[in-house]
Amino acid sequence: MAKIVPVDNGSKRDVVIKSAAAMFRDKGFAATSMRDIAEQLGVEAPSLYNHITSKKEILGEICFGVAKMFIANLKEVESSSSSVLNKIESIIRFHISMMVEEYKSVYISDHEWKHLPEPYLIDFKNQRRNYRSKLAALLQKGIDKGEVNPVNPHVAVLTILSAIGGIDNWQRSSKKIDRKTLEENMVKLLIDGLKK
Amino acid sequence: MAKIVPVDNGSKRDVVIKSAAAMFRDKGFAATSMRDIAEQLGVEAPSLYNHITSKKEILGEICFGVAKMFIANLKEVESSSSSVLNKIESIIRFHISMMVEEYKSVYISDHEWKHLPEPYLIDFKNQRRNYRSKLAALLQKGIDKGEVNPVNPHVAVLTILSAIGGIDNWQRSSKKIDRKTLEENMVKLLIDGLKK
DNA sequence: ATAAAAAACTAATAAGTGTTAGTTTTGGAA
DNA sequence: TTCCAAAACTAACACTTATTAGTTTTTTAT
Repeated sequence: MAKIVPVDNGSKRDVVIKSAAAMFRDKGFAATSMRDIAEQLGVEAPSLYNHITSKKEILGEICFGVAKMFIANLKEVESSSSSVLNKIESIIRFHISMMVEEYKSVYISDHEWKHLPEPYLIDFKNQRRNYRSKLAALLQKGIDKGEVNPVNPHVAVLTILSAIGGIDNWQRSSKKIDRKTLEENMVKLLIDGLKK
Repeated sequence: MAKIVPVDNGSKRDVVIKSAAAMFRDKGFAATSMRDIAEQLGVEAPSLYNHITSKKEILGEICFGVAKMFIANLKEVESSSSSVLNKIESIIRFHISMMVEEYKSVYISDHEWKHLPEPYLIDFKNQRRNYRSKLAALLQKGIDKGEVNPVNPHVAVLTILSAIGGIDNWQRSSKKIDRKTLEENMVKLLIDGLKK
């Protein structure tokens, strides 16, 4: 009888979710079975239900956890007193960090949210739309102030966020590019299109 | 007894694949059943097997079909006599067009390829790597010639392709931005980071 | 009209799904 | 040591899955 071992004073629940996240990102939510997750933990599938209440709950935990972090960061950056361009750069760097350090969860939040059951699905989509709207509004403010090159802010947000999401691809590769090179080059490419 | 109706002198097989593509992009490959596809066509699931040999074959058809188009375009652009920057822009515009007009197939090729069975999976990944390498080499040539801003070409390719892939997100939205605005703004954003 | 081929059908299979019920084992507190 | 809760187990359920076999219907060509 194997058992789930918690790591650094986290809960066993967290271990299950982390393990599930790894598989959801590799094989996709729908193609990952509870038995797959259990096997990776050296346990039988029904044992998982001592820690979580359903497969979809795990997905919700991951998606909303990620959303929360991005929203919190945005709030913090918004309340700072930098220039708009610096705020944008700060947000871009945060997204890149997340994609480098928490790419599994972020990937799931980016690509597997569609399997969320209602009413969580609609909630998630609203949060997502809201977040992007705020980014676009920030960009618009920069344009109005003359700090940022005039460009359609919604297209810019789409471009920036999608580009960063692509770092998942780098994670899957043999990574001949180090993290710093990745970050600095990507920031430059994305910011240069906004600079006057 | 309903039947599959071919459109503009295509085969019934093509109808099945197109229909499957629509569902694969909406619900994902693994979450789409043969019964789902059949129902959408007003037919019973086993009838599909008169036109295709397996669910995975459909996925292969879609993924390799898309890959083929991008590779063909690259070949054509490479053999032209424009500047490197113009070649890059041309490729970017082709990717955007594909994402606007054939987004279902392109989305699948971008995100559902992982469900390809071997040996197709390894083949697909190789084609993908190869394509990106060629783009990076093209960029490097531009840098060497002094036409393009010095930047890590692999990061640039990753950034550009991922950004364009995000147009899928625009397709899912209520589309308050028209296609031209989308294309011109995105091209500008992506190219400006490369211009000196 | 007839024969052949294409494409639909029904029925069934074996395997896999998330999850529940009920039971046994484990580990820590008294 | 005894007791209790946490967490593991086995067995099972009710469905769904892709796919095959065998049959009937529909379409096409002669």
